[in-house]
Amino acid sequence: MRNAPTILHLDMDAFYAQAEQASKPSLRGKAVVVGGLGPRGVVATASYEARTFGVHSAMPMAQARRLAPNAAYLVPRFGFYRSISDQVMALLRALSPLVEPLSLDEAFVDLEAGGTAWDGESALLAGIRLRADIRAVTGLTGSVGLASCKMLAKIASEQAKPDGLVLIEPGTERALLGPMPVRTLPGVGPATGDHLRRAGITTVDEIAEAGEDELVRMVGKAHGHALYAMALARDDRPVVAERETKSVSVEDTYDLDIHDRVRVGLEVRRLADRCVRRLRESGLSGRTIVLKVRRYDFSTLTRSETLRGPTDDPGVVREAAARLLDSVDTTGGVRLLGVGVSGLADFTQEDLFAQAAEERADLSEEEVPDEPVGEEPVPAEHRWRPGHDVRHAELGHGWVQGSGLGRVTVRFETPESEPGRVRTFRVDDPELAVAEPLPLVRRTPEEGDSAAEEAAEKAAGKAAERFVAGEGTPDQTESLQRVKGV
DNA sequence: TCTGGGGTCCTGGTACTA
DNA sequence: TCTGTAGTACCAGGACCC
Repeated sequence: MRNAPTILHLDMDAFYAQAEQASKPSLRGKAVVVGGLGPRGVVATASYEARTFGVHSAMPMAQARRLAPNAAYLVPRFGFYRSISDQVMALLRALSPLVEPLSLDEAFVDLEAGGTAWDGESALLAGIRLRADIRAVTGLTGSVGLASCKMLAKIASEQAKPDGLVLIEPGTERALLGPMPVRTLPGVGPATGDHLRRAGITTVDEIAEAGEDELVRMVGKAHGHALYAMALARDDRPVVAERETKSVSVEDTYDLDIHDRVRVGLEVRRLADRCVRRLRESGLSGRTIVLKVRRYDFSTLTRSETLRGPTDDPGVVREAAARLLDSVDTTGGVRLLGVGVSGLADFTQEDLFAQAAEERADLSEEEVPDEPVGEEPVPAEHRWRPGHDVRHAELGHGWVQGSGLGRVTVRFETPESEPGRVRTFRVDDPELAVAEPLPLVRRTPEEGDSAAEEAAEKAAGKAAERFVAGEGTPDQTESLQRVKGV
């Protein structure tokens, strides 16, 4: 906790949906829902237009379709989002070496550690400039929160959404936080929220009034102490740039419950291989193997086994997962299976030499193909996933609007074009090929980064004027400073 | 109306060990 | 050698986050 609002929290607005709208002109201003499109999919992100119909993250896709039947439904393109995220994170790292990414679209930055800001005014200017830079480089909007600690910076960016900036003046934190609902505090989810509500506690002020001992009694030691501190606006957690991975896991939810025990065994084996592949890509090994099973009735159980030493041997992980599966009753069917490894260790050189030979043998001879067990290879129409980019030999760049019955419908447009025309082809049309996404903001080599810099200069200048002129001047009675649409 | 995927952290029970 | 105890490791589940 410091006495200047120099912790910055950035949150990109409806990130996946916004990225899709930027890349597809015909979707701008329209309801867009990104998520799993299978019968058991859920919404990952809904555009603000879709939210007006009541669609939100984590909602079952079937429910979203009922609420917004005319929205565009797309599968996520994580590679595309990651490339945009890399650009945004690079802008943050230019502000400070202390950047803590929370996900592809969110991060904390310690501006003071980077020498970028030391008081409210410099922090505000850094935030305004950052938002302009993000817009110039990626074409997308993000919301910024500035405060004296991480918790409040995050609450501020939430208040700033969409496309805004909020600074919480030091000294005003408790007055601001007090009337807010308990769910505002990070770590208070549905269960804790209910628990507190049953005790008559609905606001942050009431948490503080309840007292630390009472909270510890209600929600446990660690959570109770943390909750009390947050209610008093106390948060000393530093911004941590490097966080080491604690576990690696993969899981699959099946469109239909699996009843066949042999099939369950084969799926577990396949997941074990996938998990080991991920583990190796990260240069890690682990000691504890975890099997996760979600049954037909949604009851979820985990079984784990700790080995004598860390491994990244597919055979060892497969066998451990199979042993764990033996202890689980799957009659009635399973809807989800998962395999994970925790208790991670970095590889030592000796391990690599010792294990190299047998691992090669393991993977080449035994690996289970990464295709659904007992099914044919992916049919042609499954290549055309809704929202993914394609290229037609004659008509150029476009994206898949939908496919089925041996046909694929493509809209031909690019991030910089007008909304494009729609054409339908046979799924095996030789003129049509899967393509890489185009950059959202195209810059000529001569322009370099100067366009971004220029835009940022302009925006920062404009905001500084406002700030000095009084529109955004800090007011001791006003705890929030709001700068929208800069 | 039926609930993804990838994580982190905490808690309480039990088993092991010094 | 036996017993009680305290600390630690392991296991399973739950809550939460994006």
